[in-house]
Parts: sequence; structure tokens; C-alpha cells
Amino acid sequence: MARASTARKIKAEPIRRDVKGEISAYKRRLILEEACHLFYAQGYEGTTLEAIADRLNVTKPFIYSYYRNKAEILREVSECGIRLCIAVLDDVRESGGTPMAQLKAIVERVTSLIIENQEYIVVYQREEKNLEPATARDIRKLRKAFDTRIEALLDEGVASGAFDIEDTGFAAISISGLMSWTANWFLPDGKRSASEVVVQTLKMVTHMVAAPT
Amino acid sequence: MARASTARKIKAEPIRRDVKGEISAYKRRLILEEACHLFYAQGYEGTTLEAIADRLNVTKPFIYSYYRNKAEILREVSECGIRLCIAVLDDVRESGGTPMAQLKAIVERVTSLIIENQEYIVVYQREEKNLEPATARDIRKLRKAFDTRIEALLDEGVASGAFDIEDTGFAAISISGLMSWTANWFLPDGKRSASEVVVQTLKMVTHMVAAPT
DNA sequence: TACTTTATCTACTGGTGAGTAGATGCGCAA
DNA sequence: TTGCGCATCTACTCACCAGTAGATAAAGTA
Repeated sequence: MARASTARKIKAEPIRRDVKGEISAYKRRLILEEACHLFYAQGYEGTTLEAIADRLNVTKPFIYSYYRNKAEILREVSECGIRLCIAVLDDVRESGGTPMAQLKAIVERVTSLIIENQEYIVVYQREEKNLEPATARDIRKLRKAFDTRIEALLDEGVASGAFDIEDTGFAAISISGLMSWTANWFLPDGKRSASEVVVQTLKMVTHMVAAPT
Repeated sequence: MARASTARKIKAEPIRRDVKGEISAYKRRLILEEACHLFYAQGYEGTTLEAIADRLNVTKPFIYSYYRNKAEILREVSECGIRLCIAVLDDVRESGGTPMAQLKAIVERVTSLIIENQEYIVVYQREEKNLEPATARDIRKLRKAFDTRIEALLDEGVASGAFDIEDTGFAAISISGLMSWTANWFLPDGKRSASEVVVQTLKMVTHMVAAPT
């Protein structure tokens, strides 16, 4: 085993960076970004692996040494967006505050995230049918978990009297839908800037749930 | 010309149905429905014309005698949903009423329509990238026109004091987004029935735009 | 009956693109 | 300097599918 020979080196300098691994991860990242960009512009089936390779000035087998197949690239693209959204939700929930303050923070940050990662979000929405069924299920579960946790927050707000909502489950779907939908129509050079969209979305959501004062 | 010989018959019985044309239209319809169903279940690229033909117990060239090519089928599927929505909007606007009453009627009827035609709507949303660019532009224009006319209605409501909205353009996008999004998550056998979803959507939209009383 | 038209089929082509086998060449260790 | 291993490439295979040419059969017409 190679392990025995490296063991000595580790003793001399116990903490060392996995340079090889980092470079490999970086290359995966490059492939992923370019793939997402092309999937967004031309669709998944309309994008050949050769086209991705071309844009990176490499060849198709290069890609195959970092991803098992085309579907694995799509999987990674698809997971990316929802993972980020859940991370934000976790962060806000942990840092506490009133239900209204938390909801506002979530809407603000998640909407920004969706705009920033528009291509990833849209590709997932469009190309779900090209994922392997098991993968599609897993990602759907993540989305569902996101909605359920928004629902829990809304329940807290209803209990405290901050929100006036009849069906919090439905409201949660509506809020997360409103944010997701942004990815479908937002244009980076359109008449509304990203920050204006965030502000307006926040207003819509607030209007939708706030109890009359 | 054959026209001269049929002219005499038309004189004998001036109003006659175009049976041949109707049958032809009916066959197109059958192809369209089956195609939409398969596009929905397996994606556009994942559906072969042979598969569509199989389900209809015919062969591929049969389809080619009713549609020029695969993309033309997709075009018809894609146009279907938005055309129906615009027809409803026209109808409601024509029959008049207060802005609030009109908005409610639109949300109610369009949301129902979207649920009924879920497959058509979703296929369009997903497969836009597989349309010919010119066709995609045309359909986008229809969607845009729909939103603009919702915006005009919202403006009327703001003028009359019924609505409290800062950016009616944004609110219009949000409302049509909320309705469109339904197609993405509604399950015919899910825990909410179609009519419950319609009622809840109506409540969300009302909450979102209504001026405080 | 014989001829025409129309609807649909059988059997093909041509192009494409995912995935792979094996070659090549470069950097590193001894 | 030689040899090894890793990264990447060249050059293919294989399957699939949109679209088509031309056959066939059924219905109508004279």
C-alpha cells in the first residue's frame, strides 16, 4: 500500500493540502459551469458533450474522466440550486428573530440567490425529466423539505398573530413558487434590476401573509 | 378545376359540413393529445414519433401526413395553453364589472384552466428551447400580452382605490406566475382537489392586491 | 370492370452523438 | 537516463431516430 510510505511524510508535516484533489475539484467545477451555461442556452439534449469540451478547449474523453456520464453532470447542476436555498434557510432559522423578520430575511436572500443562480434553477426546472428517476425523487424531496420548513415558519407566525393565513401549506407553496418563478422571467439587462426585483418580491410576500394592523 | 363541379352541389344544398376536413382535424387532435401526454411523461426528446404512433395503433408516416415534423406538433402543444388563457381573459374583460370582480373571475377561471390543461402548460414551460426561435418568440409575445393586460386591469383597480399596489407591472407578473406555477406542483390525486387549489389561489391573490378596508 | 385517388404502410437512409479502447506524451522518481 | 503512471487525446463503435421513397390497399368514379 502507498499509505505506508506517505505516513512518514505526514508525521513531518501533519497538515497538508490535498492539491491534487483540489485541482480535480476545480476542473469538475469548470465543466459544471460551462455545461450549465450551455444546457440553459440550448437545452440538455441540444447540448453535446463535445460542445462543452470545445468551450473548455479540451476533448470529450477529458469530461469522462471527471464525470461518469452526461446525466451525472445534470444531476450536479440540478442539486446545486436547491442546496444553496436550503443552506440559506438553515442559516436564517438558526439566527432567530420574529417569524416576520425571518420570513423577510429568507425571501430576500433566497430571491437574490435564485437570481444569481438563475441558470442552475431553470435548468433543473426544465430538465427534471432527463434525470434518473431515483435522482429526480431525491431532489424533489429536498424541494419538498424546503416548502415544509417555510410552512413551519408560517405556522409560528400565525400562532403569534403576525400572519393571517388560512392554509399555511398552500401559502408556503405560493411563496416558494413566487421566488422560483423569478428565474423564469428575470432578464439581467431587463427594466428591473436584481435588487428591485428582490424588494418587490418582498412586498408581494409581505402583503400576502401579513395580518392587518 | 374541381371547384366548378362541386359548385352545382353547393347550389342544391348550400350549407354542408366539411366532413373530410373535420375528420382530418379530429385525427390531428388525437395525435396532438397523445403527443402532449408522452412529452409530459418522458420529455420531448425522450419521445419518438414511433412511440406516439404506437399508442395510436398507426405508424410514423401516418403522423407525417398530418404534421410537417416533430417541431410542429410541439408548437401546437405549446400554443394551446396560452391561447385558452387569453380567450378567458378576453371574455371576462368584455363582460365588465369592477376591477376586483374581474380579477377574481380571471384568477378563478385561468387557474382552473391551467389545472385542466396541466400537461400542455408544463410541456410548453419545459420544452420552449426545442421550438424554432421564431415560434418561441411568437408565443412569448402572447404570454407578455397576457401579463400586460392583467397589468392594465390592476391599474384600473388602483385608480378606483380597490387595489393597493406599488408596481402593477410586477404584481401582474406575480399573479400570472402564481397561476402558472400551479401546473408544476399540482397532482390530480394529491391532498388538495382542483377546486380547493382554485379557492386558495384566489385568496392569495386577493390578499396580495386588496387595499386595506 | 378498369382506372384514379387517397390513406396508410413497409422498409429504408443519413446524420448524430453518447460512450470507449487504446495511443500518446508529459512529469516525476530512482 | 530510463521507466512508470497519470492526464489527455485520436479515432472509433453502436444505437437510435427524424424524416422519406415508394409500395399497397381500399374507396370512389366512370
